[in-house]
Amino acid sequence: MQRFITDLKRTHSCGQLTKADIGKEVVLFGWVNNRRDHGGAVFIDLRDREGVTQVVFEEDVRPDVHETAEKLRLEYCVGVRGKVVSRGENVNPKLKTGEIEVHASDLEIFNRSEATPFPIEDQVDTAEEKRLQYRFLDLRRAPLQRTLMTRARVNHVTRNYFTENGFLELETPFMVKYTPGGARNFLVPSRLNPGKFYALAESPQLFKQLYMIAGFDRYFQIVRCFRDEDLRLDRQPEFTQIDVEMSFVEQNDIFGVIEGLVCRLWKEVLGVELPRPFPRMPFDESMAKYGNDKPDLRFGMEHQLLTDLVRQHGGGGVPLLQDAVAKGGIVKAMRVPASANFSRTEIDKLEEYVKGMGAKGLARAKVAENGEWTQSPFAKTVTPEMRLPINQVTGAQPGDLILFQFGKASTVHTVMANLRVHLAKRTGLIPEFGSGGQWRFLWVVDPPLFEYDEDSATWQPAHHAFTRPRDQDLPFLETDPGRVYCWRYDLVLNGFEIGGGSIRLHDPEVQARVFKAMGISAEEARNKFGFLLDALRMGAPPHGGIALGMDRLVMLLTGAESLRDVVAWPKTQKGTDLMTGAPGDADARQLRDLYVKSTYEPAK
RNA sequence: GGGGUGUUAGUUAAGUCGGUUAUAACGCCGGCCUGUCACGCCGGAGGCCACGGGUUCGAGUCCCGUACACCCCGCCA
Repeated sequence: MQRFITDLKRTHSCGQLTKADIGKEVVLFGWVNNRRDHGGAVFIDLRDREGVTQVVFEEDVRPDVHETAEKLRLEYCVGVRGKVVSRGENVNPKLKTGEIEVHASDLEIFNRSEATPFPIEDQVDTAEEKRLQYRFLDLRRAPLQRTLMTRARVNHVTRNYFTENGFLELETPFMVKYTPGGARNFLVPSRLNPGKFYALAESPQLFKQLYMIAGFDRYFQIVRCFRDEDLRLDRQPEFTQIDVEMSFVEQNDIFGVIEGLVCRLWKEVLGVELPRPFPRMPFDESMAKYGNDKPDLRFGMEHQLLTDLVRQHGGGGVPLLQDAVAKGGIVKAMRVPASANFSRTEIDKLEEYVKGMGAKGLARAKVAENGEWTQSPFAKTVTPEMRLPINQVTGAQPGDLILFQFGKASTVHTVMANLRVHLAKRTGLIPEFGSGGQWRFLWVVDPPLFEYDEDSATWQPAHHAFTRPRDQDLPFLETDPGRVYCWRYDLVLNGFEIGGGSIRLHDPEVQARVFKAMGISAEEARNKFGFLLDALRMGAPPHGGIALGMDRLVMLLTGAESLRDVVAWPKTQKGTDLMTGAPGDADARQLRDLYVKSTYEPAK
């Protein structure tokens, strides 16, 4: 007797057979996706990663096989041999294989299955907590199978693309020396070096620059990075980056290479031709219009900066605005068209929403037929001289609503940025995944090298110390740091930052000035980055690079709503793995070997 | 660290003003059925209402706390 796997090898996948295969003897392996037992005949939907094929077991043809088939239950893992037969009148148009079925002559149950904790179906509304606990079952579902196959495709295309373009795939260490600043690191105690710790690399940044200095010219890596920061919908503590560095390049060269990759990915994964080049927008413009550096350009609802206008009118009769401007804050407004038709209750809800982000409130004004403001805390006192220009710059028409934020710049920007997206979702301005015109790529360029920290009233580096300032801004490095812009760039898609990079500082002289401006002493610089500073003094080529967030790319390519849906084994918001229980306890012996002592005391 | 939402059979949900034995669908178990594909029909099992306090004659329901999950702010050069 012939046995499955040893003698009977798989001939086809469950998504493969068509009417061209009618008459063939086939062997399929897979899982019981569904069963319909009609007594004399049992119908099974057999599933593997490629699809589903209907298998029929008939009592009067093979009573012994039929008897086994009666025992089949959902998610049993089986092998089937049989003949491909036309379904005749009974075609199932919903199935790729719906024109045929397999009439089984042999069946082996490799493994039975207990009742699964949730159904293995395409559309499942099981709590995510449960899905993550049984992730191996969640991953059996077709949508996640498709997503991970897309992810594999992205890996494959990326490797081909860079290899074809003269890039070398080179590795970098995960266990590195901790350098302060930037993201919080995960620490790994060193058993061989008591009291010392490795850090898990938050990015290969310094090593890829050293590859350039070593003369490797063009580097790429699809690499895991680790950051011990709080999680979000689009942030996991370990994530994958498409990391790139190139020698003898300027910003445009990097953009060309990356646009080439992105276009290839969209073409090969979605069959979409993206227009090139991608548009660019200065950082300052993005902050003014959208309140952040990752604007979603699929809809308008831009912000208007009213700070200067308010200042010109001495507050325009509104003490709150005057006060905000006088204290160095900013004033922003946004028009909500009358068609949004918000009720008083809904606007109150919006106010609660923005208060959750640190806003003091949500000042608003409804524009009347004559341009006057109603339903507004400003209505009584605002001067027409200021009101009219505000109506004009916001484009507010009678019936429209103007929403205001004022005060500390960072809060105003954050609140208005989130409000803009929130309102767009509420009013249906964001197109469904799969409809046309939804790929709005953008390069955000020319950010300042320093950002003003209102709390400490000092200029703080906005980026790492190896970003190259604009040559024409160098004179201001010591005198007016806020005027120094740099060769840094972010690639943005539909409101997500999917990549960021910079042209690096390769000139040791300028490097020294930047360190000084950043308040990093020569000793400190030597301590932290001595090896890189040495390297820069020994014939470092001009170079620059970028890193793309691979998980976010896949998330956007597949229309997934969360990064957790494109990561096979994701962590929860508290950084735990609900399936394995990580992170777990260490026993006393392990800790002693590592010279580590926990000070943690569980709450009573 | 802060704000918000949620937690009821295996799963997804309902549960009114605080009041008798907590419902339904799917799944599961048993039986019947040869053209189903969300198969159908008959029968059955299945509950610490997340956990801990409190209010009350009486709590799934009201209050407080805790845990967990999710969303956001801070954080993420």
